[in-house]
Amino acid sequence: MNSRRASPSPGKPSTASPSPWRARRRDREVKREAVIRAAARAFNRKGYHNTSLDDIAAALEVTKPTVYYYVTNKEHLLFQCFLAGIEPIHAAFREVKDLEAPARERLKAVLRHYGEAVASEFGWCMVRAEDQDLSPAMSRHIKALKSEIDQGIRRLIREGVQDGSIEPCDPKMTAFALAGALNWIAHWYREDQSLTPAEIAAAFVTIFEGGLRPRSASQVATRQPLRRRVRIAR
Amino acid sequence: MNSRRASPSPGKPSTASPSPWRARRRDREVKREAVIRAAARAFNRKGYHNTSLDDIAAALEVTKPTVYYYVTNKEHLLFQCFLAGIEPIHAAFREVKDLEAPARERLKAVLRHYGEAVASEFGWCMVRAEDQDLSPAMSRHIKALKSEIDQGIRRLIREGVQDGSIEPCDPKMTAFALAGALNWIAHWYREDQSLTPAEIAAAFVTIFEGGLRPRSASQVATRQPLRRRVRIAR
DNA sequence: TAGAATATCTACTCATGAGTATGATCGAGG
DNA sequence: CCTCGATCATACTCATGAGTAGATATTCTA
Repeated sequence: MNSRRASPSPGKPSTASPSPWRARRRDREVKREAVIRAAARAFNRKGYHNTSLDDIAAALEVTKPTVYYYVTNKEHLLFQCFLAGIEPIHAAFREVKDLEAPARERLKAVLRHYGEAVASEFGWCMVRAEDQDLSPAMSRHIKALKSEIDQGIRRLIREGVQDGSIEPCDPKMTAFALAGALNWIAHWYREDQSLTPAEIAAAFVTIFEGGLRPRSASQVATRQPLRRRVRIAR
Repeated sequence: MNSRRASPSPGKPSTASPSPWRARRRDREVKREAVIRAAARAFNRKGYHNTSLDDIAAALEVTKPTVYYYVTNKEHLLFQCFLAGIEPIHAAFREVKDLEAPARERLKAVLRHYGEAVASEFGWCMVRAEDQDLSPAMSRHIKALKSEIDQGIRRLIREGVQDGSIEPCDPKMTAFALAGALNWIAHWYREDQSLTPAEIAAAFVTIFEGGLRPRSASQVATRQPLRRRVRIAR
C-alpha cells in the first residue's frame, strides 16, 4: 500500500542510530493492528452500529482520541478489518493458481481457506461490510474486492466443468450457493464453536461435493418405513 | 395476538350499524401493513440502522408520529417484518408435514419455499434481524423462531438419511450449509434480479441435490486440457 | 349539529456517539 | 537539564434520530 521507506533520512551516516526510528515505526504498526483487532472483536460481538469508538477504546484501556490517533475514522476501521479478513482468501487463490490439479480440487482448496477466513476473528467484518454502512467510495472499493473473489470462484467452476471434474452447472448460481453457505458461518460460529474453523470448512466442502442425493446404489426410497399416518380430513 | 372482539359493544341491537366500526378496523390493519412493508423496503435498501423512522414516514408521505400511531417502536417494526418474512417458511413446513413422499422431496419443497421467502420483500429483515440490534427479550423471541426452522430442516435431513433418500451426512452442518446458501440470497438479490425468486430457489435446490462431483461415468479428469503452463521458478 | 373516537400534524426533548481542540506527559537527543 | 516530537487524556462540539406532548383535523354516532 503506502510504500514505507526503509531508511528514515539519507543525511546522517546511518551507523549510530537508525534503530529508534525503525523501532518507533514498528511499535506504532503493532499498536495500530491491535486497534483493528479490538475493533473486529467488538464489531463481531455487537455489530458495527452498536459499537462506539469509546467501546473500542475501553477494550484497549485507552481513550477515544488515542484510537483516532491510529485510524482516521470508524469507516476506515471497518475497512481495515475487512481487508484483514479477505487477505487469506486472496492468498488461497494465489496459492492454487499454479497447481497441476483438476479444477475441483483447486476449488476445494480455495473453499477451505474461504471457510476458515469466515470463521476467523475478522469473518464478521468481511462478510457484513456492506455498501449500506459505507461511503460510496469505500463501498465501491469493497464491492470490487468481493467481486474479484466471486469471479475467481466462478472461473474455477467453469474450468471444472470443462475438465470434467465438476458436474455441469450454472457457474454464477453455484458460486453464490457455495459462497453463501460459507459466508453464513460468520453468523453462527460465534454461538456454536463446537468445531474448529478447519473442521467446519472441511465438512462443508464434503457436503458441496457429494450433494444430498445418495451416491451408493442402495434402496432409493421407495418405501417410507417410519412415516406417521396421513391425516384424513383437510 | 391481541384478541379482537367481533362486535364492538353488546348493548345495542346491532341491526343498524356494525359496519363502520369494522371498516375502520380493517382500514387500520391495512395501513399498519403498509407501514410494515414500507419499513421492510427501507431496511432492505439502506439497512436497519441507516433507516430513520422519518425515512419510513416520508416514504408513506406521512410524518413520524403517524408511524408511531401504528407501531410501538422501531424494534417492533423490525420484528413485524421478521414475522412477515418467516411466515411462508412455517407454512411450507406445515404444508409438507403430511406428505407421503421421501424426506428428500419434502426437504426440497421446504427449501424452495425458504428460498423464495428469502428473496421476498421481507427477506433481508428475516435474515438480518439479529440479536445485536434487539432487546434481549425480542432477541430471544427471534432466536427461538429461527431455531424452530433450523430444527425442522435438521429433522427432514435425519429422516432422509433414514429412509435412504439422502446421502448419510451430519444433519447439523448440512442444515447450516443449506440454510446459509439460501439466506445469502437476501444479500445479492437486490442487486441482481436476473432470475425470479422461484428460479433461484429451484437452481439452488438442484445444486444441493446433485453436488459438484460429476454423476455420469464420463472422463473423470485425468487430463487437464486447457490449463496454462506451470510457472517454473517461485 | 354537538360530541365522541379516530387519525394526523407541529414542535418539541433527550440521549448518544462521531469527531476535535487543546493541553499534559514521556522518552530520546543534544 | 532542556527541547522536541510522539503519544495520550480531558473536555468539549455538533448532528442525528428515537420517541413524545399537545394541538388539530376528520369521521361517524346520536
